[in-house]
Amino acid sequence: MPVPLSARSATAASEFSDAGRGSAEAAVDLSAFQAEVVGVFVGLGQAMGLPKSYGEIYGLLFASTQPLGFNEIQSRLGLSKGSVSQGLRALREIGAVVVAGDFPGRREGYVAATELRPLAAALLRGTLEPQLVRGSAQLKTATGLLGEENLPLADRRVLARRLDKLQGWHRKAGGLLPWIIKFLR
Amino acid sequence: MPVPLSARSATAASEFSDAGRGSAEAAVDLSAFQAEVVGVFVGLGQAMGLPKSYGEIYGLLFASTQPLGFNEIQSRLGLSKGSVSQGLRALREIGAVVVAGDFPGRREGYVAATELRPLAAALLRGTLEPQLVRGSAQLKTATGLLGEENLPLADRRVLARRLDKLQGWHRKAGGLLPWIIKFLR
DNA sequence: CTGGGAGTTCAATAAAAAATGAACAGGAAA
DNA sequence: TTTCCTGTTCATTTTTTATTGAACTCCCAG
Repeated sequence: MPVPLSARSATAASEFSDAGRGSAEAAVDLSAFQAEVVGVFVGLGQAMGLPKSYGEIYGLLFASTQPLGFNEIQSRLGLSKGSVSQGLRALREIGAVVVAGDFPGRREGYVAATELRPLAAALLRGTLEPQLVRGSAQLKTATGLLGEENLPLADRRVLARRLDKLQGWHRKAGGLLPWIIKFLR
Repeated sequence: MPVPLSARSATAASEFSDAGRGSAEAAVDLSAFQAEVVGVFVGLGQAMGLPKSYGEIYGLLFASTQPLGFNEIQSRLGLSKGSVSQGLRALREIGAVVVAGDFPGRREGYVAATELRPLAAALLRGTLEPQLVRGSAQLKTATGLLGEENLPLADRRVLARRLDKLQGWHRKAGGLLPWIIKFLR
């Protein structure tokens, strides 16, 4: 079967429950609204192969009007420091999250970039594009190898045509990307 | 580092160079040409979240002019019967592989469907579309929940606008799919 | 029928990916 | 400088996903 996906039901949320645990247990300090939005982004993220925690972090920020600090993110989502740190870094790298204002101490506040277009662009660039590039190179190699193969002419012809078609597809898909990105305004 | 996602190195799976990994006695029954084509499809498949074995099977068939039997597929790729069986089934379900002619006994021959368009369509339908549908439903729920949330008016406004934008994005992406599929001729 | 091989199923296992948390930088305030 | 606190790194653990293989089903040949 194709890509599986966990069906998340939005669990309700109690406002302030276990804020002080040594290590959080999947705790949810989220409002029902926030939980639902987080669910949306977890799903979207998984569809693009991103870890669940990334989707959670982005979703929480997306559902917040104020900048959130590292701690707040961690405790509300019940994630480990490591996950939050890595998640924030990755999200900042693709421009999905942005630093917005300093808190006292060495702390910073984070905000979701809600402009979807550059975000989609970055994701596609990071996932599809590399594969297209790699694939094109491999196809060129394969075309070369086909020449060295000792095959009946008819077979060679058939295979050469298949490779051509695939190459065309790659080219087209490559050309399509910028267009798609532009379309998602 | 960057966005994770499956980015297998898939470097030229040269013929005999894989004396490494203890696991699979992987596929050494392939010509250099076949190995390279298999690599292309393993990569493409992984980019869409398909198991490696699916890509291998499809790739092998794509690189063959004759129908291949179950056994041939299994032994050339060095996969288990189970993997081949499941892989073939999934590939047939999305129309990527087709039964082509019977061999003696209970055996059948398999061929790759080389028409890329319906194939891409099936894959997108199976992966992105369900997520878009689910996401839309969740967004509707979220919009409802936002109403019940006790928030300053300004905040509620901001969030409502964000949800709207996201919903628009979903709609647009949904509308885009058929178009993309049509474009990949 | 019935014997045997082709392919399927699915619980068990292995492999891959993500999350965790303890050790570690490094800055700010004192 | 020293202390304290925030966030990072990365080896380890947990979770998820893919693969295997043995038990099974089914069908054709004999």
